[in-house]
Amino acid sequence: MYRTHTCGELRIEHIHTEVTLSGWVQTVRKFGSITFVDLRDRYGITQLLFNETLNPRLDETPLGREYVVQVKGTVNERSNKNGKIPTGDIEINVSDFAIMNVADVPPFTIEEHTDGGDELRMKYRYLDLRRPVLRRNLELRYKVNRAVRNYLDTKGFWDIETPFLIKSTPEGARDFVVPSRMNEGQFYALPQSPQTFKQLLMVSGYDRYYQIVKCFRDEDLRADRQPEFTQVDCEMSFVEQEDILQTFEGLFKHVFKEIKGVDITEAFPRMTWEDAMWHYGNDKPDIRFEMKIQNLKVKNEVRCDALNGAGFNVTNEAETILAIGVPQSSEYTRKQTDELTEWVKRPQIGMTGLLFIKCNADGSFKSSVDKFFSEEKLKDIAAFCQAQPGDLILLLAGSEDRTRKAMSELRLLMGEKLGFRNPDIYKPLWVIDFPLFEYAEEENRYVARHHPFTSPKPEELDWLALPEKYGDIKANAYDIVLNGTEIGGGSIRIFQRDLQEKMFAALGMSKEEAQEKFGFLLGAFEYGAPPHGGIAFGFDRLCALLGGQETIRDFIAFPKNNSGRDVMLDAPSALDEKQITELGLK
RNA sequence: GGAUUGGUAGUUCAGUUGGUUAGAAUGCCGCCCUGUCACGGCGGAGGUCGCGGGUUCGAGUCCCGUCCAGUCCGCCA
Repeated sequence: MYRTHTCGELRIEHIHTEVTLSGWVQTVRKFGSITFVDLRDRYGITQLLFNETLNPRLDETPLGREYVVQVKGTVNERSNKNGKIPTGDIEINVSDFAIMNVADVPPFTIEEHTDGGDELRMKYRYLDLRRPVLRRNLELRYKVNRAVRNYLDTKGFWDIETPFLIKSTPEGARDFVVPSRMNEGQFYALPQSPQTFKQLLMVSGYDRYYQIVKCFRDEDLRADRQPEFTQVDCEMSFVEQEDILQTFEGLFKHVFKEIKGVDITEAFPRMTWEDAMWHYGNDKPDIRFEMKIQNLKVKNEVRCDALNGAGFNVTNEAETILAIGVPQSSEYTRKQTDELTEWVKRPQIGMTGLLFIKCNADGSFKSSVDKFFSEEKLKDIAAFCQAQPGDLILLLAGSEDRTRKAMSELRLLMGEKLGFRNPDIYKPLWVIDFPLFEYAEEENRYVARHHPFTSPKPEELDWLALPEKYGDIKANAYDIVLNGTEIGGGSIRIFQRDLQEKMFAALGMSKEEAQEKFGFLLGAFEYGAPPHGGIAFGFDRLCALLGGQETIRDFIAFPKNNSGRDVMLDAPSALDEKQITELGLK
C-alpha cells in the first residue's frame, strides 16, 4: 500500500498512529542531526522529521526537490506548531522511507508564489500544475462544472454529445479545418459551437438539452480568449425569452450560492442594448458604479443647449460629445489631466484630445475650455451632467462610434482609479433587445450580430423585406453580463423554414447557397420544429471571474499561448511527407 | 494586419552620456548547525547579454533587420 493517508489530512487527533504517506519533496531543511522535509501532494503538506542519529539516515540517501517518496512513521505532536497550515500541529517521525523516483532540479520553484515567468511555466505546465494556485483554480473549475450539472439535472436537462467533425459554415468566426483522408480534397470543420445540432435536437423532441463542450475558433487570441474553449451550451423548446431568462438566472444564482456562498435574491436588472450603449457606451456595462455617460451632443443633435453659441471648433464640429462626471476628482492636477489626455490619445483609443471641467467645492468652475465657455455655460453643462461640486467632468468629442467607445473605456479607467471595480462585488445583469444585424464595412453587407438563426422581434418581421430598415430590426437576443464581462448570450431561434430562408436572403445568401450550407436545418424545419431558444455561457471566463481573475489561461489545465501554440507539446507542427500525401494535401 | 512593452546567470531582475574583469536576489553544489517551516552561517560554481548585420578605437547599451513572449486595437455570428 502506497499510502494510508494524504498529506493534507493528519491532525492532532492522529498522534501515535502509524501511517504511510506518499508524495513529492517540497523542501529539505537540515539541522545537523535532525532534518525536516515537507512532503506535498494535491491535498496539502505534511512535515517529516528524520533523526540522523537513528535509522533511516538521510545523509546516505539524500532527498532532492520533487523526489517522489514513500515514508512510514508515527504521527507526533510538534513542539513548535505552525499555525499557517492545516497539518501544522503534527509531524511524522520517519521510521522507514523509499525513493520511488528522483527528479531533476525544477526550472522554477513549485510554491505558492513561484519565481518562474509565464513562458517557462507554460513549457513545464505539468510542474506549474503542482502549485497550489493552479490546483485551487482547477478545483474551482471542477466545482463550477458540478454545480452547473446539478442545477440543470434538477430542471430536466439532458447532456447529449454532438460531433466535433462537422461542416464548415460561412458565417461567423474562421473555422479550424481537418482534412479527410477518405474523401480526398475535402475537409471537416471543428464546431464554433454546437448551434445547429442543438436546434436539431429540439426538432427531435429533446426539449431540454445541455452540454459542457469544447468549441473552436481560429481567430487571434487574448488573455480571455483561447482557440479551443469550453461553453455551457443549452437549448429549450416551447419557451419564450422570459422562460430562458428565468431558468438561467436561476442557474447563475445556484452557481453563485454553491461556489461563492453568495445569495442573490433580487432579480437581475435588465437593460436594453440601446440603453446600455447610451449610458455606458458598450453592450456589457459594468454596473458596479454609476458615472453614466452624459450625451451632450449625439450624431450632430445638440442636447445640451449650453454648447450652442461658443466659438469653439472642436465642439461645434464634432458629431458627438459625451461626458462623465468623475466624483471627488476636481482637485486633479495639470499633470494628472495631461496623463488622461495622453491616455485617450493612444492609438487604441484614438481620440485627438480630452476636455475637462473642474466643479470646485466652492461652486466655481475651472475648465480647459475657459476661453470659449463662460462660467455660466460651464455651470449649465455641469447641471446637464448632474455633476456635484467636487466632480471632474471629462468630455470627449468626435465621431459617434469612436467617441462612444472611447468614453466607455475612459469610464472604466476612472472607475478603476477610484476603486469602484471591486472584484468582491458581483453585479450581474441581462442586456436584451440586441440588434438583429450589424453592418460589415469590409463585406459591404449586413451580417447577423448574434447568428443567422436568431429570431427577429415578431413585430419587426416585416422589415426583413426592407433592407433600409435592417439596421433598426431588434432581435430576441440577450446577453448575461457580470462586472463588465459578457459571460453568456443566446436568443430565441427561428423555427419556420420560410422565415429562416428570408433571414439567409437578408444576409446576402442565395437560395442555392443556403440549401447547400444549411439544407439539413431547413429540411428539419419542414418536419415539425417546435419554437425554441437557448443560451451559451463561456465556461472558462465564468471560472476566471468566480476565481477573481481576468486571464482564463490559469483556469485551463493545458492552455495555448497568444500565438495559438502549445509550448509544452510544441504544437502545431509540420507533418511527415507520408501523412501529407495520405491526406491528399499535395 | 497594426500599436506597444520586453528578451542579460537555472530563475526573477538591475546594468549610468557607449569605456577596465557584466552585478543583485533566489535557486544549485560543498561544509557547519537538534526545532525549522521564506531556517541560519561560511565557501563555491554558474553568462552565445534572443539571433543576424551595421556604426565606432571600443556595443549589453546606438542604428537596421529578424525571431520569440506579454498587453491592446482590428478580428472573435
